[in-house]
Amino acid sequence: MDNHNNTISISVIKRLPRYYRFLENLKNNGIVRISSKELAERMGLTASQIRHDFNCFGGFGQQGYGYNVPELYHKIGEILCVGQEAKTILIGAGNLGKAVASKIFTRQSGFRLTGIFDKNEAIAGKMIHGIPVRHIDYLENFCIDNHPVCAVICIPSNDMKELTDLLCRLGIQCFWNFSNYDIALAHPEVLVESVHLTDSLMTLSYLANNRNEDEEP
Amino acid sequence: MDNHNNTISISVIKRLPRYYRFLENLKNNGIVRISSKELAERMGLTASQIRHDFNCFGGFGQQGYGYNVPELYHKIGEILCVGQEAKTILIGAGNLGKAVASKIFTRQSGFRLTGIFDKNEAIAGKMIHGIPVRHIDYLENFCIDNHPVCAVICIPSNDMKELTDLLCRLGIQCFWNFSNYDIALAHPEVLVESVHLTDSLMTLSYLANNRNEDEEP
DNA sequence: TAGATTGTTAATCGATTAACAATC
DNA sequence: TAGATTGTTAATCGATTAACAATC
Repeated sequence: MDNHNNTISISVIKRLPRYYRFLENLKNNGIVRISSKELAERMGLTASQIRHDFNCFGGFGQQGYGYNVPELYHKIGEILCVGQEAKTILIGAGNLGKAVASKIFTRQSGFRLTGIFDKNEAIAGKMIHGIPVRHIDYLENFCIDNHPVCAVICIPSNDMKELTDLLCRLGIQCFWNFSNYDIALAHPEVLVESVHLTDSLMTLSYLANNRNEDEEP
Repeated sequence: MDNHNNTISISVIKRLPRYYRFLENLKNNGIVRISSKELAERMGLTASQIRHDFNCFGGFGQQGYGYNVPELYHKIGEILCVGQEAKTILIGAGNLGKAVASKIFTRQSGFRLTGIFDKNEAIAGKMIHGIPVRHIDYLENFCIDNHPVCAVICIPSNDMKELTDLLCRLGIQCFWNFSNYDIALAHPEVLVESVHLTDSLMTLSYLANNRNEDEEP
């Protein structure tokens, strides 16, 4: 019955948030029931993959009927632990930091922003989403007092080695990394999810300049 | 000899920008020569994969020697078309838009930012990296006059359907998409590279909350 | 020349898709 | 019951790794 949970690959996990978004949308449109076939059409996937993916986590559907949208939405939310409020700090309160803060600040993101730090004296004291920006010098004491577990990195790569060494020493266990510094190579013991904006843009550059060749047989 | 260029998969392409960054770093540190073995150690990959990847594009190395760093850096830059200056417009000049603009504005990104648009009247006329923010009402005429080929989307998903229909009609051929609207589903004829920030954060949430199970045999 | 390291093919591994029995 | 659709296994496809001959 419950031989699930033993084959969850990273590729499946990376698809879960997209399922979650699509199901939220269906739910908001009052759709209660959906088959893997119809969901596949809407998402541009195969029905087979959808059933395979969902089945990693348990029997979410019902033969002859399909899937109950609100229930499936809820279940995937649970799998993603969106209800968690992991204590999170943000390093770097520039444009990127502010943009990213609003994503973390959303309810049901799985994280709760508790501190914001920047090395720029001029913005220390300003408020972002009701949280004061502190000077980076206060980072160590803040962590000792508040025990955040996740750090969001929105600064350039230059000073990253010292900063990550410090953060790991202070008990940070996972990183949402927007810098190009390779945290995972230096600290294999922590969890790192990186968003490499320039890499994404360069991939687009390659693809944009090689569209014709790609279409040949 | 040149039976290359026939097996370039998307997974290889997605690794190229990271190679490019690592090689730039090596070059800046005055390193002229590197073997696949040493590069593999530095990047956390296998030597086999590195040779396989580079070989998709041609014989970049030399048996018994390895790879010439500045040369390989240059070659990968060419493959990624970093020297191109594809005319690009930015839609949405909030924090995210401003952060992203600075990435596009970098020399050698493959793109050149020529116009910025926002629906907020208050910020129309302000300058970002020397480019004036225009009200979104001027988008259509701007495109007719200037023929941008790429659009960067930094607005919420709400009004995306009309906007992307318009942009595609005006000749936009590729999108760097930060919204959750699924451009590729609606317009399969254009190229879309999406950065889904909330998806990335949710993936981190899953992984952060399932670290112990993952380590079991 | 001997040693090193690539280029390239073959073997392995993993992910996706197809098929169909189970069952609602 | 008959029809629909899942859960699940097997087949296929693609990507990574291993191996080694080619060659600098």
